[in-house]
Amino acid sequence: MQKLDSIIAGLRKDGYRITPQRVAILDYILSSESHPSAEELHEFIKKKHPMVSLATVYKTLELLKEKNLVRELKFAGGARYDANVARHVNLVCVSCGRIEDMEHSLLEQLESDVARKSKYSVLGSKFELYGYCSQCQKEKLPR
Amino acid sequence: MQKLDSIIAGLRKDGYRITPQRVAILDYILSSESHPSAEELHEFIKKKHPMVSLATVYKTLELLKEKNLVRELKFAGGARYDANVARHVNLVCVSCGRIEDMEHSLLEQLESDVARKSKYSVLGSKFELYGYCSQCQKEKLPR
DNA sequence: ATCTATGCAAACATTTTGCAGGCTG
DNA sequence: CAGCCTGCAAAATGTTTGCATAGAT
Repeated sequence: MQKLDSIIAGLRKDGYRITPQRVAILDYILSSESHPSAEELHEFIKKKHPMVSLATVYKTLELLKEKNLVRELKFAGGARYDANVARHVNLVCVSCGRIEDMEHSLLEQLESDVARKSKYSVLGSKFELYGYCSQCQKEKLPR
Repeated sequence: MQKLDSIIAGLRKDGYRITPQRVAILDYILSSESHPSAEELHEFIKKKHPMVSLATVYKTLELLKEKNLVRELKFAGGARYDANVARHVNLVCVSCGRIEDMEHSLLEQLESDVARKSKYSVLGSKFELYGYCSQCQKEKLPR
């Protein structure tokens, strides 16, 4: 995967060491659509790399956050990680827990307009929408 | 304060008991602009009501969340509570930590448009914008 | 008088940290 | 082969829970 390769090249150029653990974590989070938690990441990665510790997962995620390669989303029950760092809406299903991404042109407009009015120098933004996904709506009454 | 009174009346009507602890917590959070954490709430309330425990603060906040009287915002370092449950932008200063509210008409438009496109049945949304507030920008280079 | 809400302390879940040794560059 | 990175275990943090009792209705 080329995105993985270019990220690895970038980290190496910055002097970071490329360990199998880091590659495995990066590989999984980049290919995942599911916004995994640290625990889920760890469980999945252990299948192929049994020696990866949860502490290393956290340390790697910390690095990736700093490098702006992943974004941390805080929820009840812990953080989830999103490798999509472009501006987008997070659609959170409160029934099944899935999180979908969606792009929307109004987002940029809203962000720049709020930045101008508030006089904030803006680093980033987050828009989350909570509700029932179409599938959970069908599967009888959500609760 | 009339808002406090009407909330208290509502809780009483629902069969909840109106204790001094609950009144103190409600009173503070309603009048606060600062989106306090549970710990900050507790510290402040102890000044006038030394016998209020942190556990009660949490239990009361839980009740108020369920009743949709406050909104919980998850951040690094813990949750913060916002008594403004109307649709608004949260402006988060990453330097001084303050959180300001701002209304914006695009927010409703964006929410309904995303709801339509995604086929989610929407319960609510959250828009947070991170950056340096105008004051922190002035106080020399932010870091 | 009833039964909910409180305070305390212990339990819990998640994330962070310190350190000795291993592996990358 | 120098020093960053890892795994382990312990610690730290933030939040929740169980229980006996105080207190609201």
